[in-house]
Amino acid sequence: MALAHAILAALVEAPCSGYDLAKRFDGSVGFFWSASHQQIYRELSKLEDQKWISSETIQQAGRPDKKLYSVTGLGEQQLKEWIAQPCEPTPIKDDLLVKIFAGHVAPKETILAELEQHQKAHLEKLSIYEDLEQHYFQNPQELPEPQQFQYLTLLNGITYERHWLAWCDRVIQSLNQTKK
Amino acid sequence: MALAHAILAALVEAPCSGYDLAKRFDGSVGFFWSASHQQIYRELSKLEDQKWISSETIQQAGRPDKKLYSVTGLGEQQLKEWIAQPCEPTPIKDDLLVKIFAGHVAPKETILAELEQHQKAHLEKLSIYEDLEQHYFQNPQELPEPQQFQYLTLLNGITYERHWLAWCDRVIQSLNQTKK
DNA sequence: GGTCACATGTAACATGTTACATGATTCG
DNA sequence: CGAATCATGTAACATGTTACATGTGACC
Repeated sequence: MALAHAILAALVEAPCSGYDLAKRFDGSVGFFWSASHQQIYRELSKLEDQKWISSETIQQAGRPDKKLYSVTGLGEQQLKEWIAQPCEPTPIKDDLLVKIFAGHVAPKETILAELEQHQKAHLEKLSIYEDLEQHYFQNPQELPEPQQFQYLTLLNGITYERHWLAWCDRVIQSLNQTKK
Repeated sequence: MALAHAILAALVEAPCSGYDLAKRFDGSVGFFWSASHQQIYRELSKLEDQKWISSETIQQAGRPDKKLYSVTGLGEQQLKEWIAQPCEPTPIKDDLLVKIFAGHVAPKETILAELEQHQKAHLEKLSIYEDLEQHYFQNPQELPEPQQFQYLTLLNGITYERHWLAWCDRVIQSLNQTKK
């Protein structure tokens, strides 16, 4: 049920269309969830059937119509109840770690190349996150409450990327040592 | 396909039964993957059909028979090829972060209680990981290669848990400030 | 004339979760 | 005598991925 609630959380912050949601899940909402547009459209239909969200068709000049979705009273109630229910930390599932675990069956160069790719990707994410921090969250304590909460999820993204970067460094170092 | 490869990685390290695999996925293999016993049995059948693994039925005194699975030559080949294919960093999907993002719709006490629960859970994991490090990886450089790679996944687990702990601390602090 | 951004969808398949089902032995 | 551990499975359902499908307007 968590995709449903992630969508509710995004729509409570700002009503938007399925297309926009997909972009947000690929951007700032991506700090805590990811989903493809197909998943999003399917879930939006279901949520509308259940009356957790409602839509309004907006006509646009020179562009296809879009459905603007917003959370209903019932939907917000459901979100509140879901938040109050305890949940477990998300279990880890990570391809790169599987590769490292079985690292001895593959050539060292392959592993190193993959690690460097990941390091690069994490570095890029980190710099995007740090830019966001600079631009929008200079004085987080003075922002309205919803933004303060958003900032906390951004902070998680930042320390998450730093954790990966430090680990990649460490592994690359370790592999280069044993190679000699 | 990654569940298949996570199973191969575990079986290459040590052949075992489905039941044992389920326990390992809940323990040390859990540094990088998690799966329920139902998923594991289903995947094992498929892998055996494809001849990536083979099984041998072991009779035991006073206990049900068990099937001991090991990776075939073909299976190891497939694992190698999969490792060589580049992959993307795993996208984040985390219930707790959804809750924080939408934190303003719920009472602060609810959020705080949840954060403290998660902090506790992460602390427990961390201490298990640190114990493992103490017991098995005192001198990682002197261990055989496969164990050195395992140690690197354990290190990831350790920094991952520390990242979460630090973040929980930070969020709790922040919430307590605004409450006053 | 081709590609990109906008905008929404269907269908098939792979993966993951929850509940149900069985049956022996060991420990308290 | 009840619960836990050992051991393997089926079925139904929820979630996520990949491929396919459609159509306009803007930009180069």
